[in-house]
Amino acid sequence: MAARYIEIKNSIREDILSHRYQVGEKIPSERELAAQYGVTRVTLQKAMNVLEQEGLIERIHGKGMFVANVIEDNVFMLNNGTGDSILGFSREFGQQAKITSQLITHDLIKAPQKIAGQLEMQPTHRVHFIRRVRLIDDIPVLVEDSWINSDVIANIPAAVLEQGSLYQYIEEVTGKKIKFYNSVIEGDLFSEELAALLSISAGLPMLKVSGVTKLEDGKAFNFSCSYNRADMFKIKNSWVGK
Amino acid sequence: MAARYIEIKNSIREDILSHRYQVGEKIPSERELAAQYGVTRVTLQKAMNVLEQEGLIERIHGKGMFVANVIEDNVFMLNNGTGDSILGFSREFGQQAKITSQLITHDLIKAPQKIAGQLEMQPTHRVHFIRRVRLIDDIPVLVEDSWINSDVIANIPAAVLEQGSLYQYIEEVTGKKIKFYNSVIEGDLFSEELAALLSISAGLPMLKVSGVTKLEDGKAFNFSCSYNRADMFKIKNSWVGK
DNA sequence: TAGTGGTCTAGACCACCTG
DNA sequence: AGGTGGTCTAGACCACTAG
Repeated sequence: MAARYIEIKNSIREDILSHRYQVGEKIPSERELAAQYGVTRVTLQKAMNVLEQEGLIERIHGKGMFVANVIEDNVFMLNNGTGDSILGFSREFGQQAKITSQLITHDLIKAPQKIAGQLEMQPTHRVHFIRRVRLIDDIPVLVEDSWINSDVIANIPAAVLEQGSLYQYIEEVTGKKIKFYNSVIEGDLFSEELAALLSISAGLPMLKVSGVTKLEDGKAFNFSCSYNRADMFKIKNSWVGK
Repeated sequence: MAARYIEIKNSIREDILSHRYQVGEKIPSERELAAQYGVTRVTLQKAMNVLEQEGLIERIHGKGMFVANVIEDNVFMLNNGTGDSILGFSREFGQQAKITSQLITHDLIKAPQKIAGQLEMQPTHRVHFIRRVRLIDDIPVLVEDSWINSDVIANIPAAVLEQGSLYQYIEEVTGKKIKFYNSVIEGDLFSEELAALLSISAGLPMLKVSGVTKLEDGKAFNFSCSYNRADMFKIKNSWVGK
């Protein structure tokens, strides 16, 4: 049972995405919506805070709340900012396109120094090292390397890595939601090695996204680094001043 | 007079940045801090929500709140996520390095179709087109193009573009804070033209950040696009599942 | 002046974690 | 059992915008 304010947020979100409210249109006031949903203003405001952070609405003091210009484009947006938990690649794009994976590498290795630090574990412990090529509608678009603490997940079936969602599998096995994702975005050029995996030329631009993923109990279980074709991906950001 | 929860957020923020709390250390509970600051838990929680979004703390249900691993590095982080309003380049980095600008172009032009759409204005209206090279400690690190609605700011002194902070100037002239910044991050290669402005080679990787800036009354006044040397900048992101 | 979002109080109950 | 964060209520006052 999700929190009431999340339910309300998703309900209004649907109203916006289905164009029940038009872009730029004023949506009902906090007091009206609170009455409609049978909650207090504070609860409704929590819903609207999230919606604002997701970039779907703008709130203007004294005027009201308005449907924001949602950026639409012919490239994919990494982390639409949406969703109630971190989704991962498969679940994020699975709705809008056919997602597949090629498993390139899957080894149990001793954690490299840097990875052990990120995962807050002893370097003597073992981690899964996984390299996958991800395809959208059969076009290879990115290479993703993952290092996963084997204490959290002892075994990862190949089927999950090739067809399923790794994050979904981890949520199922651990019974915990994935909560934190601190990431860093960098620009770089594709090396020969990575370019070959994507059947493109070396020297083309990439967006590199790396970061640690944690469970809701704070346990860091995954460090991942993805190398994305810059001509296929953008990243959206929505900053709101306080 | 800033809101109480912003004051509290900044106070705790200082405690963390000055290492009064160590990384990974548990900070006092919500109830304790609320008592300390003489506010209710709801107010304190608003402060902590912002701090969490800024990536400075992690909150774990049933356990407590902990100082997060703050990424430190030898490159600059675009939008530290911090600050109570959108700062812009000068005010963001002015503290840690010597920031200067070279003014390349400043023209009053008819708004191009695409810009007019972004700024929600008629294409017949005029905009300032400004191209600047930004330098950190005398090293040119990015090119920034700005299109600014001349209805909002009729005149922009050259001194502001060459030495001052454009955003600060706009806040002073309009008497309004800058509130929204919806941006899109892309990867690309430097063209000959842009590379020449930075005295680097064409074909090197860049991080391109573009977006619309708005005043607190919702007025879109600026569309900007910056071309950042990928070897000098990273972008930090902190996503928290709901 | 009336309506709007923004902030804040003083409680309450729940879900989660640890000993 | 006791402490923690997460949610929610039913009010209140303020600051801003508009006609």
